[in-house]
Amino acid sequence: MGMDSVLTILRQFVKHPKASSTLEFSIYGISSCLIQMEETFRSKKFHFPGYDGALPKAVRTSRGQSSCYKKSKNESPTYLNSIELLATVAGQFLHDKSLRAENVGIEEVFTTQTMNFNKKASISHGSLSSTECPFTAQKSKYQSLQEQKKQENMKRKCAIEGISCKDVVSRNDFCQEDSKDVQFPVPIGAMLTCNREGISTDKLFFISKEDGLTPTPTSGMQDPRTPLCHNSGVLEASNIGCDSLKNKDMGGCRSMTSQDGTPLPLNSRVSEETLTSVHKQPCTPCIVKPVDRHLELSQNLVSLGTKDDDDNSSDLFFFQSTEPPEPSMHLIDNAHPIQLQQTEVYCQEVPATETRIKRTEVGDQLKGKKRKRHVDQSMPDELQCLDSVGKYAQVGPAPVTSKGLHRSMKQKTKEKNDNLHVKVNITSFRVPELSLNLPETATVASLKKAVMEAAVNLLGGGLHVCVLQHGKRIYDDNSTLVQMGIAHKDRLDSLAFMLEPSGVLSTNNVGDSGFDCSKGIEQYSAWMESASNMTDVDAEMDASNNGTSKELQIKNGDLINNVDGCEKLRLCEPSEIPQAAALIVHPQAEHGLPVEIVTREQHSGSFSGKRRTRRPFTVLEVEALVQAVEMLGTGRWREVKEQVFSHARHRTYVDLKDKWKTLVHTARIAPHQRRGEPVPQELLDRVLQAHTYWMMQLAKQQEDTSIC
DNA sequence: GTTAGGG
DNA sequence: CCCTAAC
Repeated sequence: MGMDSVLTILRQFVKHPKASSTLEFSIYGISSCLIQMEETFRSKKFHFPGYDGALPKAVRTSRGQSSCYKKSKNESPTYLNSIELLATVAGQFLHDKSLRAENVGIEEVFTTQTMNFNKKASISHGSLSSTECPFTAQKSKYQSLQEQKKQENMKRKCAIEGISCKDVVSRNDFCQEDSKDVQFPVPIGAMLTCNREGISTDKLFFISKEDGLTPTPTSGMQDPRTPLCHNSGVLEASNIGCDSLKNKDMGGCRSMTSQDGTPLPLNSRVSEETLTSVHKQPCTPCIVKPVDRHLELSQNLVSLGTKDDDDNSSDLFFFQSTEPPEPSMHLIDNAHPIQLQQTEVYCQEVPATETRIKRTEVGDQLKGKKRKRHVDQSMPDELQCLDSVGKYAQVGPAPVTSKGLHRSMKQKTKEKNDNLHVKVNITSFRVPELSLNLPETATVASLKKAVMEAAVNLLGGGLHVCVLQHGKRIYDDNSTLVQMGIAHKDRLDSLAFMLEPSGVLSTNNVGDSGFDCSKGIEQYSAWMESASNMTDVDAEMDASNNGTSKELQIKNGDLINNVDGCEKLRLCEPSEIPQAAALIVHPQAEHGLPVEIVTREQHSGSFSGKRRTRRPFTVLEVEALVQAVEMLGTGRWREVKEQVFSHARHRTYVDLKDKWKTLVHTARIAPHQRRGEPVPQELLDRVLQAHTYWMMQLAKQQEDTSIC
């Protein structure tokens, strides 16, 4: 029985004191903590059943290039990475669709079918094609007969960040069947409404930018925030065009713009008579700063951070992105296929409650897209940010480096042959939730022992192995790797395995239909939070060691950081399923250490005066920044930081200011001169628009000052 | 502590 | 991203 084999192996792995890998625990004792047990599990002697001595070779491109993690010098390359062995196990399960692998191989190789891949659609410049509309990838499931029910589920899930979301409009309301005009994958706005008494977070809107992509038609300079929606303490969603929304109790929520279309001052008070109803004219997600001065703008925007346990009031409600950029998700529609090699595969989008296979084309190259030079920055687009904080569970031989995009024909030929096999390396896994009770006088050794025992107990309870693609569970065990689009090594970066205790699986399926309106927030929040957590690790470890905490709780909250996996994985959150626990592999840590360790080193490094690790802004972050600046203007970086990036502690307001500077520069130069992660032209247009606007405002202000 | 700007 | 001047 394959599962038994896995269990046996995992138990041995955990029990074995010198397994050469990392068993990582996220400990949220005071808030979060991490125990790294690498040394405990290091050994040459460790063997899995069936291990023949072969070692899956780590990918060069990711080795030793992470500036965050330095491999231990005394770590012999001959050491067996037991996690890779685990990869073998998991791989075997993959190979056996019914999870009935009889044997456990050390280097599982999958024989696949044709391994040609098409060029991946690019989000480089210009308007994104409809193929990249993330909505199209999921809209069908919202067209099901259960849509209403899903909507209800969705609404219930909208208790985000302390928001009581009674009224939610799915993004799919804006994603019509023929919504090929939808161009931009991100610009969904979540609007928080407030009543005149103050903030009233009883409505959460998802605003389509379907029409708002094109620059707002304007003659002359226009307020980038146009149409601004002002009302007394009312946050407004404009550009709705959705009956379901309009039918909702707007609670005094109106879409507003000045009647003559002129920009409205940020805090101008507009009488209701001047307000128009919800309109459909192209506009950016309209967020209104409440006139009530007690209402901070932070209450208007969707927070990009996760609510702190001890702080649930400072989040800025900002646009709501449906998902982190996920190129492959945008490839459902092959209206404009860009093909290098014509091969169609099936890419399964895994909806919450149904299994559908959509025909799509995937590829391994990005048009006009240069990968970053550094490996630690060359993660797949959709995973980059998350990965940077080690929150993604990824499996894959290597991130694509610049080499990967400029392969010679020889290399390509070679890779064609290599593509016959799918190598899965799992280099680390996590025990997300464990609870430990320790006396204050407990030693570190006893702590280790306790953690070990807890882990053993966890593993002893039985495990499920689930395969995640882009963070979504793959339910169809009968799909082939080729069909899933995960056979190619360049696609494996979206693949992840999660080992979870028995019982979780069924729980995960509960009430999980429909679009989770909180998903985007949670995703982004989680990843922001995860980034933030890194700065807490040491302090919390210290706190626990100082005896100030008697209880350490190892949570599995990190699971929600999986891309698109929130719908599923968030259900594993301890608060909801306290008994749930899961092991999740994040083999991106090919160096053998979890990325969290990276953050610790980075953390300490930041205090040693070393240069911080470069952490490129993701498109989602850029969009957040752009929208924040649109609303707040330039020169208010502290506010931007506090309100939008409050939980992204690695983003200082100086960083935000610098990023804006570079964005403006980027927007001004020719596309071919731009480097790094391509920023959608739509965003760059908004950057220039906002920049110009606020510069004019500044000039006006100075002019007025000089006159006076 | 923030902001702006050069590097 | 870093550094620093200016506020």
